[in-house]
Amino acid sequence: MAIAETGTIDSELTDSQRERRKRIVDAAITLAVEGGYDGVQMRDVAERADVALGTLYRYFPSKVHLLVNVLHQLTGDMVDRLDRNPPKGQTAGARVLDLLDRSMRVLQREPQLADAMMRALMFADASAASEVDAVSAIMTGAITRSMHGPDREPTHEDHAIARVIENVWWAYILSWLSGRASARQVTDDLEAAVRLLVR
Amino acid sequence: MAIAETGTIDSELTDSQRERRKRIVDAAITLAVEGGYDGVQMRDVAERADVALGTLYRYFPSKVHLLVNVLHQLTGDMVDRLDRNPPKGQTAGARVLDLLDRSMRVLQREPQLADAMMRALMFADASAASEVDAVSAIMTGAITRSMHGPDREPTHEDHAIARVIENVWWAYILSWLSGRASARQVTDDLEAAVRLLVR
DNA sequence: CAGCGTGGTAGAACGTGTTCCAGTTCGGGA
DNA sequence: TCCCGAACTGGAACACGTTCTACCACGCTG
Repeated sequence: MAIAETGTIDSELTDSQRERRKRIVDAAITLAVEGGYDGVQMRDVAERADVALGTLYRYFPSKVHLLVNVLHQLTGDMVDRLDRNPPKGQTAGARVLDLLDRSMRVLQREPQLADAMMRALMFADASAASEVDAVSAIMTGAITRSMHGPDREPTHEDHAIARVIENVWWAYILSWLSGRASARQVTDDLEAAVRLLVR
Repeated sequence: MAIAETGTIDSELTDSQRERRKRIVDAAITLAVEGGYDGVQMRDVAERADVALGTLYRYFPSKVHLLVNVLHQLTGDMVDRLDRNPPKGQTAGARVLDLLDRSMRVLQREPQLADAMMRALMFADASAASEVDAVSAIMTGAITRSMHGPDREPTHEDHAIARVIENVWWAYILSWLSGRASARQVTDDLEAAVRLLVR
């Protein structure tokens, strides 16, 4: 999957620039895994990526952009894996739940990283709208595809349902990360929501 | 409606302390109306409220706590008004939509204030979980009450539906505030979501 | 009445996101 | 090959949330 990068088209970058950006993203992920949103400090990212602070800001105009980009990338990777190994289940609801459960497990494996990415996503303002939309589109697409077989064309209603599920998904993930719900509660609540939405 | 305050019970405060807290909240609202989340600067809040910075932090342990408290208070006020003048509509779905439309109009009247409160709500971490829960409970309650008449006891399913609607509500509000959707789109999307959820 | 503790004040200090600056390096065109 | 502009570098500077320090004022208690 080709990921559109912040402001610049991938093909317009030299190899060393692609290298630099990868180092930056990797550094951000490493720090996020260890310390969550607060653990990603721009000076540390720059140092780890072996890049000057100013350069870091040339590639990503803010911490939020950087972390939303990380989310974008990892969401894309995850959905790629899911497409190669599609959600299982007899009914549309079961497949959607399988998708959400697997995604939840991915996040649970690195809760601090999830914290960093989600806080950035939620805090993003208009200047990051397009990146946020991109993440949203990936997720909505995956949900839509899981609802029916890959053959049938999704209806307008399918899309509406998928978008509701997607938003509930983010909301519940956030409530888990901010300590208002356990992981168990989240999966249970998601199951209830999907049951209501996917008849 | 009595609002539980951050950490301290209302009745344990002297009059002058109640006064101070009110001045702080009012100052925060004024600044938020003008400049949104970024416009609420703690030094300015303190100055406007005629209170030392340290005192501000004694009353509200962080900017997020302060703004979530504002949201708590204003949400409570709005729901009080709604309870005195309940949502109209023949069906449960119509009443819920009336509730959400009216709430949306309140937010649209002061979009910058909405921005400040919502960013705080979304950015809140575990230390503000109880305040966030309180806001959530007010909203879920209002939605539940609007679904059936005030007489019938809400079922378990009613609550599940109300919680899904509530989360979709916040998500759509956020997408409006961060410029990813127009107010019109939000009301349309909410209508679609409610139609799906309230049969 | 004296003293004491709580809560208040003014303002310095600190940490981290972001911006700016002066100098250096690098890649592509004359 | 030489030169120019764009990109990069190290580091200072700035803004704002948060914390800390030193001191003051008030109401309660011995």
